[in-house]
Amino acid sequence: MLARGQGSPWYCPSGQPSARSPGSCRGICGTDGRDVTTAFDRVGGDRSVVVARVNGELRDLATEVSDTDVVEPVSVDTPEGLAVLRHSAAHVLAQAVQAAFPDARLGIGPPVKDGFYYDFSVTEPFTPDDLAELEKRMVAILKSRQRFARRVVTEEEAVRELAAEPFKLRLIGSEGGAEVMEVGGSELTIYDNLDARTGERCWGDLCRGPHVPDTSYIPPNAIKLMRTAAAYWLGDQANEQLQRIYGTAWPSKDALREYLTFLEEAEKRDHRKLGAELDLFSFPEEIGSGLAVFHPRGGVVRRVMEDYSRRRHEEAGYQFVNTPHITKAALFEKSGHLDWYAEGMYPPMQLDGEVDADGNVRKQAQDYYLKPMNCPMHNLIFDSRGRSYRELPLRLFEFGTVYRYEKSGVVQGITRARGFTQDDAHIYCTLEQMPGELDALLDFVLGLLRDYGLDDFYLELSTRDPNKSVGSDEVWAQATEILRQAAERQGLELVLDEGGAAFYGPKISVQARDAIGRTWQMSTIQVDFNLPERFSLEYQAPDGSRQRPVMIHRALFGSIERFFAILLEHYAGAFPPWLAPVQVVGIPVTDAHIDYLADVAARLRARGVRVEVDTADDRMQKKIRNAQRAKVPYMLIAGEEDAAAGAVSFRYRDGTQKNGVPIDEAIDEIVAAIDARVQV
RNA sequence: GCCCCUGUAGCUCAGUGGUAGAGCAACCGCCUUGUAAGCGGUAGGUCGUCAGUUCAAACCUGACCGGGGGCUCCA
Repeated sequence: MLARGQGSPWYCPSGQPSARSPGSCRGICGTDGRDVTTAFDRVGGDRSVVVARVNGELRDLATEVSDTDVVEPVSVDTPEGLAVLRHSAAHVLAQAVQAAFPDARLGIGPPVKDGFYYDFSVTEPFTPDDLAELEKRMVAILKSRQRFARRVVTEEEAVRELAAEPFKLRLIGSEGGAEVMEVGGSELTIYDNLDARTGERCWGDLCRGPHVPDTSYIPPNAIKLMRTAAAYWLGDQANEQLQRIYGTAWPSKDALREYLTFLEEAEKRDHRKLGAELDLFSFPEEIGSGLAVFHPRGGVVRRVMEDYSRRRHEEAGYQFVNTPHITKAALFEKSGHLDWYAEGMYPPMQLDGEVDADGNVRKQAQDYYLKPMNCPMHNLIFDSRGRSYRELPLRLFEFGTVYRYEKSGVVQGITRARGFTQDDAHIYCTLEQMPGELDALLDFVLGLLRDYGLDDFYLELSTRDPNKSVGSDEVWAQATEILRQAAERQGLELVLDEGGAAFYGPKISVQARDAIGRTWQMSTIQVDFNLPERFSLEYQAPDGSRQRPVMIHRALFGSIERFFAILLEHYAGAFPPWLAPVQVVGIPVTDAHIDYLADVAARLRARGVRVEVDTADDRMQKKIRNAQRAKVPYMLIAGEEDAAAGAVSFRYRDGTQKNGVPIDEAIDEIVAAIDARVQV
């Protein structure tokens, strides 16, 4: 620590005299002789402390504090501290960009999940080569230990200083600016990057901070520029498109490496890659973007998923319905979809129109639409005859294939497709029945997801977006409250998603964490008072009066295809036996043992097991390799020894083996694992 | 829809102006083998499509189609 007598308005890190002797601060630390205390004096010193919380607010460590201020250290190991590190890294990136491309104008540069980005206005988009170059420049800046120095400026000063930065100017005093990192609070601040030795100003940026004390707090081997992308200024499509650079920054080289390893693992699990490798599905260009075909092996998985779901739904009192894929426009006018969602629908087909020889319309054409949702059709089923209160709750279920015109830029594998199948149900019940129905529904949904192997959940409650919704405030408030209570009764973590609801009602969604910790939105449960109104749905109450039911929309998988993809990635292609397309492969040691294994396979097949015997003209080792790569749960190997003993030898996916298992025992083991739906 | 990147055999990729290559897979042989690739051979591509530049285009230009990364959107 610098001696007080030298009166630093800044601090100098202690314990590193070789890196920065007190003498090196002379000339930049000021010599006004004031005796001040900084947050660093109170809580700094440990290099992992990057900023301080002063009276509850995050501040630079250089912030002057008084004895009465509450000052707490904020470590880079906390989410806030890490965000500061990344925010500072974004500044370093911007400095590097402006050094390499003097014409680049600054957008905004906040920390984000797993890293940071900075937006720039440049004449030429960045290239991958640019990223390598910029990364080198960043490392040089980091090694030069530039100080981040906060400076309060007046609006006039800021405008003068930032005359060359049109986007920063727009932030000053603008309403939108209050929400970004650059400005905030009651004063405008600029962060200057000062040369460690000379104190010379190397760069600066309008920013509310806080920042790490100096660039040496960011390990040069723990940053990486990841990719470039385009982004609209302030996220608005009406604004200029800027060039964004995404980077990542971590407290240590090891943390960066761990993150990169995670990304590699995620890439290995990518369902698009595994789908092709395991021959599960494909997207023939001839069919069109976002429209998948399922191959036999993918078809098996899908059928098993559906069969189990169907059985569970039957047990839970659902009734199965079927509806067409296409309908006249009037239905979606009635439901409100054409008012709120026409953009997401395939354009209409015009049918049944007639024109006479003179070109006059004799018969007006009808618009037909592919259905983006099943609910209007289910409403028609409800309304097909008079309904009694005795029928409620009425639960209609369908594997309903829907088509949505997803914009070309968002289609992604089978997780975001243009045609997909919802495991969609609509429950019609009375208001009184609703809380109980929701409890049962959440239990049902969570239990079923656990059966498929997901068991780490939290719930999200999405509330009304006033600009995109139908119905009265009271109805929304009531529905939201009922959902909230049901969610809370589950005792799971509950997150609020303000304004995230569908246009017709609030929703609870179940978020599941997969094997490598990623979260996926799974089931959604939506309460709807509006569609029953629009469709004038009624049932007859015990007193003979006609009452309006409420409606619960729920999809458990959301989309079968998407759920398929999630399971595929969750299991990295190694499905548990009950879901595996091929559950057992028989591998003969020589061709002489094919018949023996064929008998074993026949017995397995009789027990409902999906089994193949590899009769190809390959050596046994090659067959093992093939089965291993196909991620088949069980390999049954048989040669002379096994055949003589009436046994088979197991090889499991983890490479372990169990030899000389009597056939009956082997069959029982396999069947038991399948029936128990366990992973092996 | 917008920006950038990208498209060569079923798959993974090489080939940057002079009439297309490898490995794996497939097919045909040989080999008869005890826990992740035995050996040899054959076949397979109008280089995404359509225009343009050029004596000559997988390669340069444009449009379109598909894929990827983002933005936006996601009832």
